[in-house]
Amino acid sequence: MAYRRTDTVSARLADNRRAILNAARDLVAQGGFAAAQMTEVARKAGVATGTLYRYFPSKEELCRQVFREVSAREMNVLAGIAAENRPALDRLHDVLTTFASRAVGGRRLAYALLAEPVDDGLTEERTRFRRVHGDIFAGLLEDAMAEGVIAPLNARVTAACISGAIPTALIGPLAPESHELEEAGAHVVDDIVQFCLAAVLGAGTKYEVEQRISA
Amino acid sequence: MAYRRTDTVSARLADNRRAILNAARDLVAQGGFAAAQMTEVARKAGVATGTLYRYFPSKEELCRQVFREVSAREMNVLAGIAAENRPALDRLHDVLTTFASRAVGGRRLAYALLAEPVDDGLTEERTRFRRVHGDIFAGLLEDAMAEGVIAPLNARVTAACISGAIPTALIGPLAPESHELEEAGAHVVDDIVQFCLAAVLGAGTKYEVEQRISA
DNA sequence: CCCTTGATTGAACAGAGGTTCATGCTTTGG
DNA sequence: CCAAAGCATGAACCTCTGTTCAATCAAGGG
Repeated sequence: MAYRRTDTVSARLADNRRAILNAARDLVAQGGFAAAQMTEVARKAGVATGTLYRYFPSKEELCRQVFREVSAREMNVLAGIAAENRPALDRLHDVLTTFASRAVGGRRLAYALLAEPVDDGLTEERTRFRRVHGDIFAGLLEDAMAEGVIAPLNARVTAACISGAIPTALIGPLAPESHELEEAGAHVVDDIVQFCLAAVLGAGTKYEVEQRISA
Repeated sequence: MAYRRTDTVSARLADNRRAILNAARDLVAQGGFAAAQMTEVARKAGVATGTLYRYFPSKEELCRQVFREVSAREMNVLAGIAAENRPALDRLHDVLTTFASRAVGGRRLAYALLAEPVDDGLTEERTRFRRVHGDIFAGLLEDAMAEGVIAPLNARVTAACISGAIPTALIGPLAPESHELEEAGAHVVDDIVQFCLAAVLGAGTKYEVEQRISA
């Protein structure tokens, strides 16, 4: 035998892997996945482009890994709150507030995770991410119904509405300007959360149209 | 002089232009803007690829034109309802129902207009499109406040929430399966609209958390 | 100190898709 | 029917990025 992977080497390999992932993550946090080009990642990580392929089989896999790491953190935060031992509506309130606040705080990253145009592989990861959100919201709605504090409603549809309302109101063309969020972000977050909670609390009171088309 | 553009020719040119736009539109309606490749558009329109560039300076412009034509129809429908002479909440109800119903009916097209990853030029058009939605919703909310039928609220934020809730609940990973929408689409639409109206009607009643973190 | 094996490098390669342009065909006016 | 100008054609071209790989370097064992 003539070679054995020593701890020194293993450590260096692990370091490289982390350096690559961190470089990619930083680029994504700044300019979205569009900015995470292999050449750039390599440069920022301080390795050659070819080296990237000794750690990840493809750009897609590298990006997926970055997506998973970043999104896992977010999901854990929300799941943690959702699992607390408190009234369902309190947990729902806090989950929504946390979700929205964190999106405001890390707007660029939130954009990358939730809204940026990405290719198929990442779309798949994003689907998982969003489904988890949906599941968390739906679960809390079920809990609230079980507690009898809200009228019966379609938890899945309602959860989807909430999942759409929050990012749309904070990211993208319908969101307030960045500097407005800087100043009054907390207010906006509160408005959005109250919107969602009002919708949930108001369930069961069907609105009926009074006047049909007259003009 | 030796040449003049006759009516016959003008008509043929116009026909070609329409054929190209229609071909592109059909491709988009089927497979989104990703399916609108120049080669495909040309083939479907029955012209050579080079010919496309005699009618449109670039793919981007062609796609923008398609986007404008398709989205204009949608915006006009909603604007028409919003402008009727009826109570604001009735108009809001009908605008939301129409928006959601049309999205369900033309899911693929709605996906292309609202959610599909597209490049910068189209993102710009989409921004316009979504802003119009926001403006319509916000206008109706203002009207409702003026009528005194809803409590004061932030119209822009609320409109953004609505703009996000509806597509998210109907298109994408959190939407019901396509066959479910086929069967129970009207129900889902109704659930979504009631969610939005409940949120609007419930404005002003602030939800307060009872129990802070205890675990 | 040398041989072997693994790791690194970065320039060359490859695929995809939009765009161009030399060529040939049509139409127009005389 | 001919010359001039437009128009259509589609294969070649360009660009942009992800990916590869022959050459080089570093590390381990005897």
